Amino acid sequence: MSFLAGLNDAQRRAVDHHEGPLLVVAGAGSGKTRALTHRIAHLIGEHGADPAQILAVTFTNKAAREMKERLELLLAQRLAQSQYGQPWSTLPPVEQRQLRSRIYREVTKELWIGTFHALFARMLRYDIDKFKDSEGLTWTKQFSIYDEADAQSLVKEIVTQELQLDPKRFEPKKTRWAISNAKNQGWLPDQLEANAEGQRGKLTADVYRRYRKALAANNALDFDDLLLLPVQLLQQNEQVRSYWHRRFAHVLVDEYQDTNRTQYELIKLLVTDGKDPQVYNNWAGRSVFVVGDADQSIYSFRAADFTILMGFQDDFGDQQSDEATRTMVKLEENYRSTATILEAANALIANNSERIDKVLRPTRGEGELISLTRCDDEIAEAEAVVHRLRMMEAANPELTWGDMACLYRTNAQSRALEESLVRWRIPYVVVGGLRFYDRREIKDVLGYLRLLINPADTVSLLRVINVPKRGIGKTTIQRLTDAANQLGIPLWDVVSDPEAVRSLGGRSAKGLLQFCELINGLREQLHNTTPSDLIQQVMERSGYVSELITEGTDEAEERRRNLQELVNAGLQYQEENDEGDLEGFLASAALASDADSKDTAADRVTLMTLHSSKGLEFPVVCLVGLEQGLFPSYRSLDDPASLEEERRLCYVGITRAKERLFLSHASERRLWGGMREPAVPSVFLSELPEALVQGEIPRSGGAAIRREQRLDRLTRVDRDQPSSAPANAVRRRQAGPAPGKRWSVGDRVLHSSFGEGEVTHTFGSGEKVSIAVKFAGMGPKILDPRLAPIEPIDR
DNA sequence: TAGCACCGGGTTTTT
DNA sequence: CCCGGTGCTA
Repeated sequence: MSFLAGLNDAQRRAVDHHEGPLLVVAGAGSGKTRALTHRIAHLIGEHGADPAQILAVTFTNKAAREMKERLELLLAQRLAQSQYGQPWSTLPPVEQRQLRSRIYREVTKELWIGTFHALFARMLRYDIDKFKDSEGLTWTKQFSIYDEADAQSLVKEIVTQELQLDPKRFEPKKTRWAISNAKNQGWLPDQLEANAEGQRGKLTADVYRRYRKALAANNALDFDDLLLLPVQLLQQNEQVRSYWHRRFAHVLVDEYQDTNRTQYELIKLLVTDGKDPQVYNNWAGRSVFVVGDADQSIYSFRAADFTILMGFQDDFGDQQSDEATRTMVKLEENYRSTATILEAANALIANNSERIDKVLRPTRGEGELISLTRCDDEIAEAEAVVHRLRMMEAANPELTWGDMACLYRTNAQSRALEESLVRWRIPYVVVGGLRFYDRREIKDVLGYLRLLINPADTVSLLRVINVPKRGIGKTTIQRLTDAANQLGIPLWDVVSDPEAVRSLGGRSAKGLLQFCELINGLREQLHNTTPSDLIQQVMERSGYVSELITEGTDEAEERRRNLQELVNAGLQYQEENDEGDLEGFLASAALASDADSKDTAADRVTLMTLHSSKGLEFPVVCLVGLEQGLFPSYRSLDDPASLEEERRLCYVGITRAKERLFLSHASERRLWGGMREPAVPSVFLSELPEALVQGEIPRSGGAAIRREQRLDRLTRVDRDQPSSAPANAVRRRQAGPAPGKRWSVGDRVLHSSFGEGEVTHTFGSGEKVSIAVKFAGMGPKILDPRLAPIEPIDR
């Protein structure tokens, strides 16, 4: 059995690629996950690659888990063939299990598969003590990972306590965001200060400096640090870098369009050992393999930058034309959706100027028309959607609730849908919103665990010191904190000193001593028991569970169930990770998303945001709330670049659907509780070809004109009578430069809506050249010079 | 120190 | 509407 069997040409080229760099441009539903898993199997099975030398980056933990599972099955199937000479499916379950566990021990356990954050958190647990900070800050292997809420409370404390600023004027949330942005650019406080404007910018840099110090004092890292520290470490320490470079001979990155600069730096450092990719040539037994689709880049708010994907050929490529290149493969055949759905998606995305031409070619039949419904308000919309789902479920015996999904722009939109689903007793699951690990009781127990491992973690200490109640109040805590600050030691060192407690604790001394005893007692267990057992012990010995039992309310009961679920999560972690320790469990908890913990196999309708739907597919998809200001979001309406991102998001939503797609919008929407707001239909609706849609497409003036201009770019496929194909379509005006114009970096252009800009990159060659242009006040734009309304400016 | 009542503000999207 | 934060009282 070959891992190349059953693949199309392009997929085979991708999977078979052995050494050197390869960019796989993979449209939605083109089998990229398949290409990735088969490639890993092929590397191990055919090229004899050592599993421990493979690093595979996925976008979610769930994707990582699924990839491991698929890989395990793939390799076990092959082993079945070579060991027993018979197909997998004919083996008795006992032997199937044996083979799988052997594959686990020898292969999947050794692989490093996960998100950037999870993988590099893991790397830091090996090497963080070798990190030399420019400001002398230090961390140890026992570091805590702070989530957004922890990070924000730290910032808030700095703003209000240390700097005594008014949190209304100097919002912690915005400040935290600014710091995160700086980190994602790879900036330290000095660089932020240098780039800052005005008093406010200087102050932000000051908060950033103090925030880093506070993190180090807590021996904690935030999400951004999990990427930034490894970059700095690999840059500064040749030995460490060379170790990881040799270790990971094969690097694979999925969803490459959503990597940011820091992540890109990491990839480069690992792959080329810090050398310039353009001159690096030591590819014997090594490869870098990235997969992505610029049209599905939807995380720029998190500093993702799809020009990185577009620049891959420049950095790593062989500098050949698209036709001749051996460092790029395009997967354009779509195996997921009906031709109708794909055509709609192609038509929509053609309205973006920032892209490189790529078409999804259907392999399936035409399918049903897309349905479009206008409703009075969000309640009527929910009812209409649920009605549709019920009709479909009743009429199609092969269709189950689990085949259906409702996608929306914002989490808040789930409520109306949930109410309707409850009314009709339809099982559903909401993905996103409040994470399991963000629940209060879960964070409390995890707080204990973090404190056990990392005594310097004052944020966690403060979280649990009086939970459940031990009579340790605000004044006591303030006194202890002051003492710790004066001595420059962690709060725990004060709390755990009986002398200090007796002199400072006052009436709380008893509670404090009790608390210390509890923590010290638990800490003794730390190294001779499992994570799940420790969770159980914390729950019981802290009195947390008994307090919940005493409370006796429904809510307390719910919390107790959640805690039981946490024990199960611990058990599951131990099962999946042979040598899994508490540090590893806490890291996985900190980095888990809600989607990771949701069981999608159950027969329930799935409700989630468009962002969470990336990478998934459903036979039936309902896309709701297609209204100006909601989708596209109001923050994108006056910014062309963000509007294009919203359009990509819509493209992602549409391409999730395999068979049927329902679109809806409401003419009125209630914001929160109170007043109704009239709503205008989304511009995206007017960009869909009429012939594909059942129901009236609302046309707004400007958008309709743009659509006319774009129609000639649509590729129509497999349709006998493309009624909307414009025989007399307006040809694009020849505003562009002469077709033969050769662009080079530094050229200046005038764009009809973005104004004047400068060419910063060129991509591709020959006829298929694209350029990146930096316009004032926005990120770089990728333009097709043959199509974009630009003119060269002579200098 | 803890519990309760009241107020005000917030909606993109997430590792 | 729902959360968290604040301030008052026992």
